[in-house]
Amino acid sequence: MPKRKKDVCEIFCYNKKLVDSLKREIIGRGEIAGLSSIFDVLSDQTRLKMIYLLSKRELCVCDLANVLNLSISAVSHQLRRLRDLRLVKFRSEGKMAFYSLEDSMVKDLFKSALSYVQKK
Amino acid sequence: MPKRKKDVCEIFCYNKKLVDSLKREIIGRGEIAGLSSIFDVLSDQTRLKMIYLLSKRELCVCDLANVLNLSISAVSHQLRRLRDLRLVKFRSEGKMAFYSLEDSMVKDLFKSALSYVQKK
DNA sequence: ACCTCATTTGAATACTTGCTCAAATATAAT
DNA sequence: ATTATATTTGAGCAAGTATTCAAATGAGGT
Repeated sequence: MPKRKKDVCEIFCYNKKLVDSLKREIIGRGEIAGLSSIFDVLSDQTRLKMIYLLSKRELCVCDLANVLNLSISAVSHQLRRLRDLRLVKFRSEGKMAFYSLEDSMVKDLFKSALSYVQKK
Repeated sequence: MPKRKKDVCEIFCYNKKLVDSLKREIIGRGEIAGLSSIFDVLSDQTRLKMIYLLSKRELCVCDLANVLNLSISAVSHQLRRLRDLRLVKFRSEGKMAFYSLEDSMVKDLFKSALSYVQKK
């Protein structure tokens, strides 16, 4: 709970009716948490690159690490985050694990954001 | 620069040809930085709420703070981040500053992500 | 059984970030 | 000018996070 003392303008700009109705509206939007977690997982360059690569072809952990110039461990940690959000799936073949995108929706999000960035 | 010693599987899973071509491909994608910064700014619940609210109506800093139950200062700091990425614009009227969305593309991104979240 | 190798996992560290507090601007009213 | 108010800004703190290191797991090969 943040405390606001005289930090708040209670007389002039505080539009109580509007503020109250907006408060109710915002509280109703439980999706905000879901939204932020999906954007959050996409906010890291390493994970973005992984998603980009995996959207094209299946790759093993080691090759991913080599392409990204990261340690195997770092890649594995990030893959776990992507797995937790069901963005990637994997199949194991012998000792190795091959990862690929779980579904194409992330790819679409990636694409719309890309066109947004390119227009700027 | 990360150092990889024997962490790397150089004999079996390292597919040099593929890795090299993917490396070139990834380096070519300078957009990754832009993508991550747009996703990053959207990865915070406070900023998401602000964007949602501002996409509907123009609001002053103080009312935003009241709706979000945050200090004026916190809101102002976040607004600056949104301004830096040109996601919001503002006009000042007297002592007050009224903010609104700069363009609708973010709104679209917001919407596609929302439908993604809701499908899960 | 043993050894090797690909991957995973937990702990520790260094870096990032959202908020608060205090001070600074800016604009309007007296 | 002085005062009051709406917003901005910079510094500092606390919480979160990406990476590394070391150890654990798991699956084959000998």
